Amino acid sequence: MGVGLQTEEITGRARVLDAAAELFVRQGYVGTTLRQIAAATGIKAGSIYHHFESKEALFVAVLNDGIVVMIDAFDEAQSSLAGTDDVAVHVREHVRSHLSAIFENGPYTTAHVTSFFSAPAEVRAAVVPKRDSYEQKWNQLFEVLFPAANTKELRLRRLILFGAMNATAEWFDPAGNLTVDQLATAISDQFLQGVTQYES
Amino acid sequence: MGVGLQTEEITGRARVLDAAAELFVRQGYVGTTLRQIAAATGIKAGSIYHHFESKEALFVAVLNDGIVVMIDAFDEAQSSLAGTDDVAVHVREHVRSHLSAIFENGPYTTAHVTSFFSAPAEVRAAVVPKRDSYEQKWNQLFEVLFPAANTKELRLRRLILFGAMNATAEWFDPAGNLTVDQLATAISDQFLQGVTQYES
DNA sequence: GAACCTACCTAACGCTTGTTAGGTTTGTCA
DNA sequence: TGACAAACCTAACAAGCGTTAGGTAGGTTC
Repeated sequence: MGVGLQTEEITGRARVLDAAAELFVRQGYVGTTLRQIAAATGIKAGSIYHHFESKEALFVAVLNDGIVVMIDAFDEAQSSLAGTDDVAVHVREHVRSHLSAIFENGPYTTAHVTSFFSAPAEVRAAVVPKRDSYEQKWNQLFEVLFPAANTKELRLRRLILFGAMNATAEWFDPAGNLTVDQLATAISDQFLQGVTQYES
Repeated sequence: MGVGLQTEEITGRARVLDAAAELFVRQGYVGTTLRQIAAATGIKAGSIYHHFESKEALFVAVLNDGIVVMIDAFDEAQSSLAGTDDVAVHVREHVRSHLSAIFENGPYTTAHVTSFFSAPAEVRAAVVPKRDSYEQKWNQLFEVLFPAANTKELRLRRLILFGAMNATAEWFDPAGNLTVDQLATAISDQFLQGVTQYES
């Protein structure tokens, strides 16, 4: 019927990838078995090898998709900010974009945040380049926003901010009282002005 | 020869615990095998069961020791601050104490920070009470230091700070250029005043 | 010196793991 | 109609897992 690849079908490969991402998030790399992934997809374990050459390759694919989502979100946020000079607006919008990628774009990004350091060394090595390029985008952003600070200082501030943002994957519930937008505002405010606003 | 338990011997049990903590940090709970722990201790896998009734119980023991270290460090910091009112000094000293526990008190605390969420549900449940009591200490501290803010707001600020502090376990190298003290100062400053000090 | 405990070892158990070889079904294309 | 490939299944493999039963060596206690 269809012309083929124009309207993208949910292929078997993509369904394996989806199931794998979700299980990797919940159970980590070693804690997730190919038989679990197969069962969640609706196929048998051996059939996974028709789409991926190994469990490691499957995990690399999940992690890479995760970073692609974040890089796209970053670029989109940057485009939407073309007309603004306000440092606070820039920071808040990029924090919101990072958190949205974690909480609203499926488990791919979350897998990256929670399971990266538990992965085998070869897996980490395969993902590091793309991961670095995302971090470089933030470094360059900070150098534009805070020209008075030196590079080392800004790298440290970025790592502190990343720690705060990525840790939210472990305690924040997007279905709870706080929305992702409010969380982004809180983290952004905290990052820019600190907590001394509350001193008596 | 000795009178027995007065000078604490490095018993077999403690050596198993040490090896286990280090391996859990590097490889996570599922990624670490009892045979690896046994080999690192210098005994055989089956012998571990003379000291611990299961792999889960061993992990619980490691995590519990980790929190005890942090609670002790917190109390010690609080005692040493008895004469001071300065909010910034209080924050910096407690941040330093938390980071010291991570980087200078062996792998027990680090295991807690990096491997807690990858543990089986039963393990987490067994450790949660002590973990909560540590977090409560911070909540109470914040309510004293920032009486103008409400409880919810302070909880959020604490979670942001915890995220930033605990994430350092994944990138900070205590043998590198920055000392733990300098890192503590940077995170404490960031927490209190934010980054706007660098605006042009 | 007999009884007993602690700290280990040996050797295996049942089970699960990632992976593979070979077969079957289904749909496309010439 | 026949060739072909994509997408799956079956059934097994070697290796490794947590765990256990039973044994041994050395020290302490009565």
